[in-house]
Amino acid sequence: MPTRYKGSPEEIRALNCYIKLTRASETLAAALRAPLAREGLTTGQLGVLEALLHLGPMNERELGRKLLRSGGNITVVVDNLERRGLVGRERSREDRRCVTVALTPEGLRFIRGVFPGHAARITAVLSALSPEEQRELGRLCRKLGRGAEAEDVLPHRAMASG
Amino acid sequence: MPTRYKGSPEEIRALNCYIKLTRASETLAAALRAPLAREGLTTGQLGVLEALLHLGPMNERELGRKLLRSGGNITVVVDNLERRGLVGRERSREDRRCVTVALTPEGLRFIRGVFPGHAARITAVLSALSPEEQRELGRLCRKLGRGAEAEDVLPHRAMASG
DNA sequence: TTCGTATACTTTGAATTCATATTATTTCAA
DNA sequence: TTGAAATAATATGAATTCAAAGTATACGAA
Repeated sequence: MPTRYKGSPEEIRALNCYIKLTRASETLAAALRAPLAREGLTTGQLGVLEALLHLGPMNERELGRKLLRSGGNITVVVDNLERRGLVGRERSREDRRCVTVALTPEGLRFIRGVFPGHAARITAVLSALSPEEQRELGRLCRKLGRGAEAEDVLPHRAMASG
Repeated sequence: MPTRYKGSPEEIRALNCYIKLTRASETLAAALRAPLAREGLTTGQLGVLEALLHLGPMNERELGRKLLRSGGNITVVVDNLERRGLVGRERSREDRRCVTVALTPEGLRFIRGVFPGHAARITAVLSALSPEEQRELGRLCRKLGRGAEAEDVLPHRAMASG
């Protein structure tokens, strides 16, 4: 389903690539959402638990940077995980503005039980691509992502040329 | 920032590819969100307006399928666009369950003014990749997306192997 | 014809998400 | 030492998003 926009060949190419990237990412996210919901987890909650499992305790600012989410969002997601007793907050003693978030023993047991299935589902979906294709897809995404980060200024330039 | 999960090489490869895909898509989405917000549009609203512009009037079910969104979500987004006078609803006469959504003259003028800038920003970000790389990225994403769609059943298999 | 099922949309309730404002704390310069 | 600016977290308000339940309409089989 290519774009019907009447633009230059360069624009058509970019729009088609953008659409496919977005749709692949959203389709994959949707396929992972349902099984997680059965465990009572949202995608954002899983992200927080996984970060704490694999990287150790950290404060909300660090969580936001790792997960590409706003600080306000992290506060809410951590609130909901704390309400379930899966994570705990502790005010840092060196810098009393910071709050360290860590898995509780219960949260550790829980995420250890859940993550392998999640990883297996990702692996199963990704197996539609050969190992070589997976590496190439990763390389192109990383290159593209770095470009997009760098171009916070970009809107202005783009508007100027439009 | 590769995953720290201790799994098989196959799992590590899949997880790293998945992370890069997701981050690229989210970084790109974030880069496009801010300029749209300045026009008073959310990403979902732009999606509806663009679909109506390039594909013509259609009902909510069709919009949901094109945009990969739930019916309930389409209802809300169309509500908000209707409140601004950018789209109109009309009950279909052949099948009175359906509601056809169409751009108003005002909505047509508006999206025609906004879309070129949006397309230009996408093109600018995508220019981090060569034309050949863009085509390859598109191919890999389409292949992956098709696989993910097909595997609605997948969670069960993945769980069984976990 | 009529009843059960399927479909299109809407509503509801909960969680996410962001931007912005506020509060508490730290840091740094005068 | 004191006060201004920066930073971390939280609170607030609006929109998105989904799943599930509810309503109206269409369609097909008995």
